[in-house]
Amino acid sequence: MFPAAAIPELRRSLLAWYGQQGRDLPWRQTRDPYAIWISEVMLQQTQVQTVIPYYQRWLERFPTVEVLAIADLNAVLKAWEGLGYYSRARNLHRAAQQIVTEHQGRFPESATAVEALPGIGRTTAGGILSAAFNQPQAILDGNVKRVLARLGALPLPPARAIAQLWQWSEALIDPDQPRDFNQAIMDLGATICTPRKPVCDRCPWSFACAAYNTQMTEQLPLREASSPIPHKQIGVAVIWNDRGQILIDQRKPEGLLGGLWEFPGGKIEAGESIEDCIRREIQEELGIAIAVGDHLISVDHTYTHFRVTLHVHYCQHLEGEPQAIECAEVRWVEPTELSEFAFPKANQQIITAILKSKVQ
DNA sequence: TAGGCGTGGTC
DNA sequence: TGACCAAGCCT
Repeated sequence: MFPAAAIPELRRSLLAWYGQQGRDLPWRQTRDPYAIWISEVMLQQTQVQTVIPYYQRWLERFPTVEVLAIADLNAVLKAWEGLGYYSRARNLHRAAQQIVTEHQGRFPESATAVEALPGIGRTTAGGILSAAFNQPQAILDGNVKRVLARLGALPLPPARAIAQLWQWSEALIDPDQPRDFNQAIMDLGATICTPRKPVCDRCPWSFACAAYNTQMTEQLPLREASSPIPHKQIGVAVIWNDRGQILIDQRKPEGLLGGLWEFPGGKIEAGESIEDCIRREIQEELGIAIAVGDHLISVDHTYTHFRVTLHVHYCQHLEGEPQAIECAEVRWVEPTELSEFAFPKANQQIITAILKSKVQ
């Protein structure tokens, strides 16, 4: 724990450092709560450098909450394609419609109302309200957790001390400059108090930092024990019809990669060959018979909690009308139309392989 | 309350 | 190179 008497000096030194060393980020050039909201959601579990081009394209494509609210969900997902955690895009779309219908198109200014919007929790609400309206709302993102865990030498992993960390964040926020304070503590975590090799000799808080003063910065924050992740083998079909079209399906709206398009397939069962798996999955999911042909490509992809290898084969449609049995929609498309649909990262390599192959 | 939910960067 | 981590939320 840090001494309460140090709080005024912690605020002063952080804000002085921020004035000199703070980052110049696109969403800091606006007070528009809509634009700031978009940035906050894009930044959830996502690094700044990844977000910047998406943020700029998004505001050109959906400049206001009204434009977003009336947009087609497929266009919203296409704009989000590649950012990951696609429920964020679906929730932005829903929340925009909620703001239009329930708040007359004006972004709400109370924490209760903001947190009632889908996809906005306490940290995102605090980030929006402090940045857009300079309200003294605390935040607790990954940066703040790490900074505070070191400042106070937190004796357990941050996930086990969430209430304590919120108390510290609330105690520290500068009531006179909450906007700058929140931005500053996140910049401190992103550029000085980094996960590995923090640059303590340039840190405005080293004078009060319990980790620094006991040489524990490399050990803190404490980590949870991690468990090994499963590795699944997936059979995938690129199915052609006799008109030179390819069959794609849209995943159901919720869950993993919800609403995105993909090439159909499924998990290879124990003792099953890739070809048998593909035939079985396509019959079960789409109700059609196919002939499994040449291997096209194998794609390894790692998600947060598991890893997959996609074994992709070219296939020929034999008989039956494709039905959306275990997906939201199925569609025959020309190869040149594939770019119009939002696909997950692991499928992008398949598209590239199709467009490069001579078979088309 | 713990697990589901993407992708890219880093070492 | 596998493991960790990043401006978290939802159920």
